[in-house]
Amino acid sequence: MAGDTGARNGRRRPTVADVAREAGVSVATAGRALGNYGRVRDDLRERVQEAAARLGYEPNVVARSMRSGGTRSIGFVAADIANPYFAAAMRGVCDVAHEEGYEAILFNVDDRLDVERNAIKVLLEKQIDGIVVSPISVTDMGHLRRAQERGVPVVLLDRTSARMNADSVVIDNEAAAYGAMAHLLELGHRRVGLVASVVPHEGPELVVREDTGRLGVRGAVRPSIDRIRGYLAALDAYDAVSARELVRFTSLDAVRYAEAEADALLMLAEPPTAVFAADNVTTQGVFTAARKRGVKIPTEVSLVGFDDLDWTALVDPPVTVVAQSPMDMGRTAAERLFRRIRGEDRPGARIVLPTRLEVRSSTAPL
Amino acid sequence: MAGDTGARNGRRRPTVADVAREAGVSVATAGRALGNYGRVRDDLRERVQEAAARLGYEPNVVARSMRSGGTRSIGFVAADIANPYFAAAMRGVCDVAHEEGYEAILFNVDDRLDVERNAIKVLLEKQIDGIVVSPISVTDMGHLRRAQERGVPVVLLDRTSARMNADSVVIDNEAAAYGAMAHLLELGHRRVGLVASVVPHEGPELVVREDTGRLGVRGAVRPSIDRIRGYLAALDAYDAVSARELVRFTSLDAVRYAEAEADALLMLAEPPTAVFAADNVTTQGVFTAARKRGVKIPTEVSLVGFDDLDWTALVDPPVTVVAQSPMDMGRTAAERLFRRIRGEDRPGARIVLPTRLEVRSSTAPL
DNA sequence: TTGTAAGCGTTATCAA
DNA sequence: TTGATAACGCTTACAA
Repeated sequence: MAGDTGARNGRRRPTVADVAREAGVSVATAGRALGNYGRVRDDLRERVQEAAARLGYEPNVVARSMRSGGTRSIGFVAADIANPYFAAAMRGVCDVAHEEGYEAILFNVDDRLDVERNAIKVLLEKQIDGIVVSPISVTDMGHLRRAQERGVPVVLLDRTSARMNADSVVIDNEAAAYGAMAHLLELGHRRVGLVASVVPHEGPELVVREDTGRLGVRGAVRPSIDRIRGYLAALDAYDAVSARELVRFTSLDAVRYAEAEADALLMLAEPPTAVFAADNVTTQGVFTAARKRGVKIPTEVSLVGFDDLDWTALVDPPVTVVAQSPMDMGRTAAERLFRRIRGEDRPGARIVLPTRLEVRSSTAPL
Repeated sequence: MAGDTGARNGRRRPTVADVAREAGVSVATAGRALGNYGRVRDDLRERVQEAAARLGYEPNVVARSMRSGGTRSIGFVAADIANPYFAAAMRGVCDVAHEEGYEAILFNVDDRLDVERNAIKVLLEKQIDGIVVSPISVTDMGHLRRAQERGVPVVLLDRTSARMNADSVVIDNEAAAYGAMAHLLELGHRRVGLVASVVPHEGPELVVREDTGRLGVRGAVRPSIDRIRGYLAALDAYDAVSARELVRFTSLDAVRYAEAEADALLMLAEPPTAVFAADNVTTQGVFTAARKRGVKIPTEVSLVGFDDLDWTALVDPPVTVVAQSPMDMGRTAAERLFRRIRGEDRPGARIVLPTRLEVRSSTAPL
């Protein structure tokens, strides 16, 4: 004998018609009184509301959506919400959505483009009112453009794309990386390694510039690539060593790959005196590799990481990092989205949020 | 001159009727062919599908939901998804939902009961098919029971309540705490402090048991209270010091409160030789307080924390912790939910997932 | 201001 | 197997 754990049971939910009958008015009047539209005489409104309370009426939002076209919900699509960056961004998006009386529907796409395409398709079918997405690809965005064409606004988080006329909320990745590098270079380092996570396809392409013999980078406008660009630009500006062996790529999803790359970097015949880790995964990888190898930070190698996660301040030594605020980015993206939902129609803007170099003890003069 | 950034535009989306006309069949047939229900002759089915493709038809899920009553989406309600525990749980819930062809709608309730009530109300209005919730209160659950009465299954995450006939997915908090304490007590510690986060209302009540003079605890069945219970039970079993001054409460939302309590504990005239931090926030608080005060771990004080977050293995010394798997808990909760959604009707069960004591270097013999 | 009736796009019923 | 038609619960012309 099971109790009521939620299996559908008989009692039909009261509808506007039921309330109307109970209050002795027409459905139209009841509807107006309950939905706060049109004009209703005060005493009738009250009678309707009492009847509704008595019956335990609750509006059926689905039916309402069918008429109005809107669902008062937005989608949030990201690589992995268990990642602290996206978790914080999601928090920002949710907060704004709730302030606006909207809900957020969540999609995890695990860096897989086909999953992202499907997520967008499902969101469109669900008649969502707008989408905040941190797209995997910045070149293959047909699915996102289709959403716009259907009248569903899209805001990009942490990525910009020239191929889409949409708002995007980003940080200045190149400048942030340049700033981190400048800090190391000012301290006298001239042999600085880089560890960066890249996605399998659209990975960056390191090139040697013929005229100078120095490194350059080619690739889509993605955070990681812009950070590499900042790294190389700083190297050039300070006339530091620009060598292929000092640049290491890994993938975002596993710290242990990052650790392996970091290890290889630290074990070089002529190892770097400082390392810039271009994201939170590689930061953890470099830190761990150094510890395991007994390479002392900052005496033997200086480290600048990316993202001000809790642990970076807790470890010994506390890590110097480039700090950004994913929660603010999420908030801002959602705010932009709601402007569009309200009908604002102007060219997509690129909104750049500030970063801050949090100097701690993992960096020291050479 | 703005491009198409998502402002609603004219083109009406094709409906089943449009497809039917294009294919030269009735709406009923077109509906059957598109929705995969009823029987349709193969050639007609094909003709309909071609017509649909030609027109770019996509089903209107809202209309479908209105008829069927289901929305193929579930709600996830938690205190704070930016918290790594809930972020991981949410990931588990989302994964299962997507495997089932469902979506997850997210609610942050920030430890506020009124916000939680509203979240449930909104989810019900949205005609959600089920809810996974980590409820703030385990006594005031009328809103959750109402959801069940409406036929919407509810699964509790990380909390159990005797007042509700619902599945719940938890760990054995008392046993986990007891295990952590046993580890310390086996090492010879007899003066062990406790720092635990509690919610303002429904806070635990420490009581002195008249007959033995030792401490007891009264309060709802919540993780924190069960962990306190485990702490006290271990103290009794090993005949260790049971003193009011060694037990510290703080609130979950800020590490700095936890740090202050930990600091007070460490600065006692007769300080504890070991501390058990009953959750991830207090673990961070105790660790930081010890560092700031220059109290050496584990030589001057041993520490066992709760939750195996990344940083606990990264710091020096790595922290011994009780590890649980919030992602598995989220998965399990969602799996249970879908059983209910599919109509399974049996008494609510309490599913207990395992924990593991991860012994690292923050604990040493007295 | 109120009521009647016609949708919204889908699925279910019933006859053919 | 197919087609006409009636729901689902709400909003909104239009008429009273």
